[in-house]
Amino acid sequence: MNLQETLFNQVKQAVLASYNVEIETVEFQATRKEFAGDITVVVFPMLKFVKGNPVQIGETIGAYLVDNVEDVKAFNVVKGFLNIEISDSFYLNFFNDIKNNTTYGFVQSKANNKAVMVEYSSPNTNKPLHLGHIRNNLLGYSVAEILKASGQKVYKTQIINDRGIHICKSMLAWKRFGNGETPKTTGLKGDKLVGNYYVKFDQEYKKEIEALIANGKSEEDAKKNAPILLEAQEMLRKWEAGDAEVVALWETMNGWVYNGFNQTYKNLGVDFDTLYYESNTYLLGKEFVAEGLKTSVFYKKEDGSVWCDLTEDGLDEKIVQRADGTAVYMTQDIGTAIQRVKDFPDVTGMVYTVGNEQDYHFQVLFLILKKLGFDWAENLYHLSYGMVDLPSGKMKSREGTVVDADDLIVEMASTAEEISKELGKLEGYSEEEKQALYKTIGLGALKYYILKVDPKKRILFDPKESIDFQGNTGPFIQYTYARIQSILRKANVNDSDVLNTSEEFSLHAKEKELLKQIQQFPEVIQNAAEQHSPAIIANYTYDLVKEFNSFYQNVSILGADNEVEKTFRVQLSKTVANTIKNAFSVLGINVPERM
RNA sequence: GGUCGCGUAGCUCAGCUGGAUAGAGCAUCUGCCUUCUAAGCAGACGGUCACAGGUUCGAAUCCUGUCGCGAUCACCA
Repeated sequence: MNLQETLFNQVKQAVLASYNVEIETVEFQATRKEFAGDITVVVFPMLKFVKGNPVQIGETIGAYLVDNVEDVKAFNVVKGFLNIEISDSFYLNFFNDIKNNTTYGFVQSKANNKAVMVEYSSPNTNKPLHLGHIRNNLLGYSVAEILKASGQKVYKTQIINDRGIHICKSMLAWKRFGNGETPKTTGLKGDKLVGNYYVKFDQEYKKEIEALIANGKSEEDAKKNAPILLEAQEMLRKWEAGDAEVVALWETMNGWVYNGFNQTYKNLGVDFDTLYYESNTYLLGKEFVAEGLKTSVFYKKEDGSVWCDLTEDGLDEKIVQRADGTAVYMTQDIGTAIQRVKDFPDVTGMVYTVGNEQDYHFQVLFLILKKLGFDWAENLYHLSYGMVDLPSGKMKSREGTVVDADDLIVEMASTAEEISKELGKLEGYSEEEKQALYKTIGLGALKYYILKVDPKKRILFDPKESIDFQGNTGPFIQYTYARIQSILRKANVNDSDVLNTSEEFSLHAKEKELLKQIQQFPEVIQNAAEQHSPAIIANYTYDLVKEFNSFYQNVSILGADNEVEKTFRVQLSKTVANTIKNAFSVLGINVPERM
């Protein structure tokens, strides 16, 4: 039984004994720094059940706790707040329990447990990944890792939007202007090469529109009938008809893009357990549209298009299949969801990491899946996040106003390199080790910068103002970890060294604060999992690290007064380092031995 | 216009399932490297928690309305 549970029961007892009233809940909070005590009981809510002066009630309960709970050492009452002081031995016992547990804070997932599938990334295959994708990737990856750490079985996946008019645009531009260029002949990353032709298409398209307007066509007409667009549409029709040449080109160019994406994913440190392609799942969606028609979940309009009426649920009518029988976005997503549960029968829920511009889409999708009668439809969650905007507004690939993912990763590493060189603490490191470290720090800065913000808030990214490496940042936390490693290298203390928790041993205030902070970690993981929020982990880690640095700067670790104290402080530092490492691992951030 | 989200220090953000005097970082200013890594520590400055009502012992937090910003309301994805 943990401290809070013990206290809860005892406070209940105290109220029962003193006032003959049974209370259901007790409100606890951490004691504010300016008061003596470790945990605080708020008396006010009890006033509904216990008549009297809150200070007096606090005094009564406090006295009872001191008499009846071994770990309660003292108390004081300020207004209606009963501040309770907990004995050092309680914290030392806790510390001894967890100090050698390298997976502290994580819950082992049970075999045959229910699984959750987390979808993220899900790019179109006509252009490279940009900063918006980075946020998506980092969030999705981290939430997947957090769910794992909280004890759930997780499959990471994405849905690759590998078909459609946008890919045909790149293909057509390449055919016309590419002169047979390949990633090999140009040395370009495949996704970059294909992305260039997407831009090229748009340039040509605009030229043709201008020419048509100059010839007296209306703008609307010109946009619809530009020859290059018509040709792209023709290409899409050929693709859907299985035209060998078009399909071959489609496969080749998508292949280039996948190679490029994989490189970016590797650099970013994200991975997937299984992949889905829209070209494979939209047909299943159509099957279930037919199914839904039979069961009257959907209905057909005169022109043959299929709809779902959601007006009773406060939404609109939604099309699920076009009049010509082709699939729309919704059809595909229905098919993909169903396919996933077919492939992984232990999946009982899914998380979709998709921007908040699609809030409505997912509201509708989840509702439709419920209406189709899937029990897992109850456990679908749209991990909706805010857009990453530039000072100039939205990022637009076609207009070249994007922060390229690969470029940004490289820039972050080179900033880390500059700073590291200035500080010059890496003597003895090989060039290879140094480069790896710069990458770790640069990525740490980038990932932390993005993940520390509440997912649903939008991020304004100013390329001119570089991401910080000081203060509430990834490198600050990595630095603290490296500092601890340095101490551990110097200390002659083994894990097996038993700490003497005799009565004479009394905790320094900073040590106690650290232990309190560490104690919260498992709860923080669970909370972050429930809320699908890496930001909760990031902020927790920052608080822990701040506390440690204060301890580090104010208390000598290796120069402690005696061996017992030194051993304890080294082990405490090690536990802090391990907690940092675990917390950062679910954020997808590595920690360095030196920096 | 309907629906949804956001609005906290000059800037970037915590706090939001109601609790004590609203917290950090950046920036600005002051101290601290002959002692474990100064990417650090200690401190100063900085607030009408968008605004107005309401609920209550108590509201940044919950409810209503107003304003501002964004998204969405496609046989695009």
